Parts: sequence; C-alpha cells; structure tokens
Amino acid sequence: MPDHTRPPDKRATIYDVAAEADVSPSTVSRAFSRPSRVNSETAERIRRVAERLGYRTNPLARALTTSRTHMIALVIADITNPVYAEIVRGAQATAMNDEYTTLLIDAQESDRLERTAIERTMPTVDGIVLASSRISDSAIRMFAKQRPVVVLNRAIADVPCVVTDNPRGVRRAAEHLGELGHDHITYVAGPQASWPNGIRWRSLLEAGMELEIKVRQIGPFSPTIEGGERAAEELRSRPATAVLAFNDQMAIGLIRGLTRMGVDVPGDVSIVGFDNILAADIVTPGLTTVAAPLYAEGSAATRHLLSMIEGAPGHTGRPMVLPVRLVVRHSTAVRNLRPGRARPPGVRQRPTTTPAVHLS
Amino acid sequence: MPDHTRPPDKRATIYDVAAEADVSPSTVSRAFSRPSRVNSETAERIRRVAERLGYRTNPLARALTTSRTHMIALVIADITNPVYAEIVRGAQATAMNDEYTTLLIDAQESDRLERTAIERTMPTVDGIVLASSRISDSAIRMFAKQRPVVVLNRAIADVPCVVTDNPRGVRRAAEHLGELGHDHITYVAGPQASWPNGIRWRSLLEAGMELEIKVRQIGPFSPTIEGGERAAEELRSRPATAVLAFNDQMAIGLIRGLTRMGVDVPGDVSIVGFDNILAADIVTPGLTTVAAPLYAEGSAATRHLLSMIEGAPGHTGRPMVLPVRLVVRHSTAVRNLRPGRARPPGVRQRPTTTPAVHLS
DNA sequence: CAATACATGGCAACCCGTTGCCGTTGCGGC
DNA sequence: GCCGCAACGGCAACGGGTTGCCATGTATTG
Repeated sequence: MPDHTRPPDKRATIYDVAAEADVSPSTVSRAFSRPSRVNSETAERIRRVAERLGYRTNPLARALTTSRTHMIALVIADITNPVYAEIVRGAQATAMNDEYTTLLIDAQESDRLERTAIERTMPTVDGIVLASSRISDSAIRMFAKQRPVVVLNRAIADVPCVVTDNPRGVRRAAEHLGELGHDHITYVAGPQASWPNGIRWRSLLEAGMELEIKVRQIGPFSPTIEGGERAAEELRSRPATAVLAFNDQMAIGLIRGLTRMGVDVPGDVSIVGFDNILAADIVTPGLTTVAAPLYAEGSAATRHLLSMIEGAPGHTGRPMVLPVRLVVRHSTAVRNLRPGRARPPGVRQRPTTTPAVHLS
Repeated sequence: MPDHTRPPDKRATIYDVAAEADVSPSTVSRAFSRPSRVNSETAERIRRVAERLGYRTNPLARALTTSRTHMIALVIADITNPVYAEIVRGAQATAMNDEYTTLLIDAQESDRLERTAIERTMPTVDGIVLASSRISDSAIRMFAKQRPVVVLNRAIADVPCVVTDNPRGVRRAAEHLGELGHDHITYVAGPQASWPNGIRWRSLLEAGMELEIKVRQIGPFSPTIEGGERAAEELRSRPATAVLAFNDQMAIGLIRGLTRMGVDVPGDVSIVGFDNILAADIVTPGLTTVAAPLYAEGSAATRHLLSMIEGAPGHTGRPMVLPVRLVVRHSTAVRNLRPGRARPPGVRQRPTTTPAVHLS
C-alpha cells in the first residue's frame, strides 16, 4: 500500500500519481514534460492513472523551477479604442496556438499606469508585447533587459519592433487628396506621446514636398470623437478643404463637428482617417481611411515574441513593417472651388453605403 | 562572511537579503508578509538591504505555498464587441485597486474555446468573472466548485450573479414604442446561447401582455451588424413597424439593411437596440437604445469576486441587479399609418445629431 | 565473450517563499 | 529572587514540479 495519501478535495499531484502507478515522482514528471525520456508503456500507464485521478500539472510549481510561466503580457494603450480588439485577437490566437496564455493590460493612455502595470506583471510573464506604448524609449529598454519585449506601432533602436507602413499610408492619402484637386492638407494631430502621430506628420511633410501640396498641423487633440469635435471648432477659425486626422475616431468627431456647424463633408471639406475601425463604415458619410492589418500586427508581434522566448536572437536590426491600404469611401471628394456655394457635379451629397473601394 | 552568493545577473532572493542583513530567510519573509511579527528596527534594516539589492518577492514562489496568485480571470464572449470595453475597465480598475491583476480571456463566442481557456487558466487564478458566458449552467457550476466564480449578465442558481434589469429595460422600450402608436413589436433575436437574449424575449412577451402590444420573434441571428442586415432581409417578407433588436450592432445592421432597401427609419420602421455602444450615437439616424451601466457591471462583479476570495460567503440568494435606462435618439418615431406614403408631420427625416434624451 | 552504448528509472538537490513550532531573551509582577 | 509572559528570530518542513547524475539492465559491436 502506498504511503502517500491525500485529502480527496485537493488536486492530485505527481506524488499521488507516482504512488498509484508505482513509479517515482520524477518519472511522472518526465512522462509529461519529456515523454521521450521514459518507456512508452510506462508513460502510457502513468497517463492513464493521471487521467483517472484528474491530475493536471500545476503551472506555478513548474514555473518555479523552469522560470517559464507560459504567459505573455499584451499591453494596450486604451481598450476603449476598437483598433485594439483585432490586435488582441491576433495576439491571443497565435499565443494560444503555442499554448501560451495572454494577459491583457489596459494602460488607459496613462504613462504611470502603464509603467506600474508592467512592473507588477513582469515577474510572472515570459515576455511582453507593448502595443502603442506611451512610456519612454529608455523605460522600454529597461524592461527589455529583463524580459523579451516586442514593441508594436513604434520604432525603438535595439528593441524588436513591428510597425505598419505609415509613410506609405500617408503618401497614398495625400495622393488621393491631390488627385481630387486639393493643394493644401491639414493634419489634425493626436497625442504627442504617440509614436504614430509623429511619424504620420513627418510623412505628410515629406509627401507634401514631393507632391507639391502644402501642409500644416493643428492640435494635439485627444484621439477620441470629442477630440475631433474640438478640432472642428478650431478649424472654424482656420478653415481647410482637406484634412488628414490622426485616427478614425478623430475623423468621425470632425465629421460630426463640421456637419453640426453647417460645413458639408465632403462637399466643403474632405476628411481622411486612420485605422479603418468599424464605425468608419457606419458614420455618414462613410469615412475614407488608411487601413492597417490589425490582426496581422498582433499576430506578427506575438509570433516574434514567442520565438525570442524560445531563444531566437530577437533584434533584427530594422523594424518589421506591415503593409497598409487606402479605403476610399465618401468623406473625400473633388475640391469645392467656390466655398459655401454649389458643388461641382458628380459629387454625391448623400452617399449611401455602397461597398468601399480598396486601393493598393 | 555570508556563505550565500549569487550570480549577479539573477534576481535577489530572500536568501541573498538574509545573508546581507545577517538574519534568517524566514525573518526576511516575515519582514514583508507580516511586518508586525518582526522588530521594527530589524524590519527597517531588512527593507533597506532589500532595496539596495533590488529584491522583489517572487509572486510564483509565494503562490506556491499560499495558493493565492493575486490574479483573477475575466472571460468575455467577444472582444470585438465594444460593450466589453467598459466592463473590462470597471473590472480592471477595482481589481487593480486591491492589487489584483486581471487576466482577460476572449472566448470568441465559442463554447469550446471558452471552456478550454477556463480550464487552462483556472489553476493560476484566484477567481473568475464570466461575462456573458456561452457555456452551460452545469459547466459553470463545475468551475464554481473549484474556484470563486461570479457570473455577469446571466442568472444561475447557486452561483453569484450580477445582471442588468433587462425586464425593466424591455418594458421601457415597449412603453416608448407604445406611446408612439405602435401596437406590434418584432423582436430580432441574438444567439440562443445568450442568456440576455432569452430574458429579453420573455420580458417582451410579458410587457406585450400588459401593454396590449402584439409581439413576435424572428431569428436567431448573429449579434453583429451582418446579423442585423440579414434580419433586415427577413423583414422584407414579414414587414414590421417597430423592432426591438437584441443589441446595438444588430440594430445598426437593421438600419443599414432597411435603408438600403428603401425603407425609411424611423419613418416606416422604428428601431430600438440594447447596450448604447458608441456607434449608436454615430449611426444615422441615431439609435434609440437601452443603456446598461457597463463600468458598474464590471466593477460590481469584480468587487463581489474579490470579497469571495477574501472568504466572504459569496452566494447571496438572488442575483444582484443593476439599473438600466432608455436613451431616446432618432431611430424611433410615431407610427406611420399609411405605409410607403407621406409621413405624419413632426417626424424629422434627417435627424442631426443633437444631444440624446435620457429617460428614467 | 568482453567491452561499450543506450534505454530507463530513481535519488536528491533545487526553485523561492511561507509558516508551525520552538528556543532565547528581557521585562514586569509578586 | 523566581515565575510567567510577550516579543523576536531561527529551524525545518513544506508546496509541486524539474533535472543532473548515477545505477541497473539490455542491446549492440567487434
């Protein structure tokens, strides 16, 4: 009779299984963690006993020795922002695929919150994906020294990064507006701590040079619908005919604000957003926007992180960049040369929601 | 000279601190976990040494003995659905307040996925909040035997629950439609596995009895915009003048589908949704909907869970119910008595986005 | 048939804290 | 001066696996 017993309400351990299967605990351990190391018949027997006893290996105990928890953290700037939903999906799916659990952290656009959350989480995870982090480069590098880190939507030297092709997206948007006759584009800026905000503006500057389109910037505003509405206010005193907004929420806020003020979109002002969130297709007029491969972002970043955890070198020199595309809907139109008057022919006033056109 | 040394790249442990501070490891442990148990000067010295060595207590090792990880899981049905964003916020905030970390799991509306995710997560968390779970009552009861569980948006006997006042919400919607002259309401059903779906329909049946309004149900449809569009198709062959949709996404899909088919909302058909998501205020016409206190839901469920983890009794007999309110926008109007013809006076055709009216 | 290699399984140390229990010390009370 | 008690700190046994190393038995090789 085995000398090891347990109160029946507690979970079975390898010791219980070992006693039942008449082997040593180490053999049970190996039967699960490296089956090749044990005779296949023995392993089978152990597995059967384990099944019967309802044994599950305790991930905490395992983590204690291996220092691998099989958990990764995904830190996002703002869970309220729908772009992260697909990113989270992509990340979760690839993590789950490798039997990793994802720990989601919402930083609520707060530098301080983000930092403390990371500090608290760090010791229990094998690696971290920082999506649109708001903390400083140096702080991120600090974290990257302790655990594998992949940064999403931001480029930092010496840390592996995944970004979307912002320059190209901005360029496509500028070309599109240029083709519609616009020779001046106003960029409505989002949070200054946001890396995409910076690169989008710089990309617009550059595109403006090459395409001979004048550009200017207003803001920063909060990256929300309200932020866009405030920007619309400001546009009142500094009118524009073409606007590129930091993201779709702001673009939607702009549409609402301008419409309320009696300005017609796209008749008087063309508006382009960023991200192609669901609401971009719901708002009237449908929002022309630069679409990012969100699911792929989450997935790529996670895959990279997992390979680092498995011991891959990690830093690849340059950031990995994912392609974007311009989705043309109805918030952009030929420039109205006589402001406030009749519109040029061919521009619909009340666009219905027809299938959007996807370019490049 | 202390006999305990460590490679400088590894994190300091209580043993390192103990050696430096010239006390035993247990004293170090106590200095952190129950400071009253050790002399305040000693504790202070230990704390200083720990600080200098950069010591942080390893949560995994602690969890191994205390079987408390200070993590809770929050399982949501679909991260793509914006209602969960605020619920997550509420949950995270109250968890963080008590120094708990939240592990978010997206079940992607899949019974199987949800179950396996829970099984995998269970051993590493102190408790679970199931928000809009799609798994069976009995499965939930099984889980509830192993760990504290709180169920959100669903009522199950013997398991603590937090729900919103669906009957009242439906009642308010029905009253509102009744006042507008509607004597027939069509309920557009969501997922059959969804508990709110069932209670909303039953509540409508009941409200219909009392208010002398005829009701019927079509569906089920997927709880998405596409689902709503498909429902609009079906409505073509079985017309309605007033529709209550399972949620806002479906309501928005209905508006789009009907509008595309040339049916005027709210002129020909009035539509009411559920949840008051952001897009409800963006769509044209603005959606009349039953708003739930999302943040409070997440927060209440989490608070209840935490108190159970701390040893509170848990099951309170009846579910905790949170109040709802009807947000009236522009998707509902006086019933059009001559279908397909001129509309009764006083009903706007192109509602602009004016501030919504909040009732009760 | 001896020598060697490989497949298996056990022993015991280790991961890093936690905690029940006991020993020591100092102090107040009688 | 003796006793009892409280405060403090250490010992050692956990918690549940993992893994380096060794012992045994069997198969392979020359």
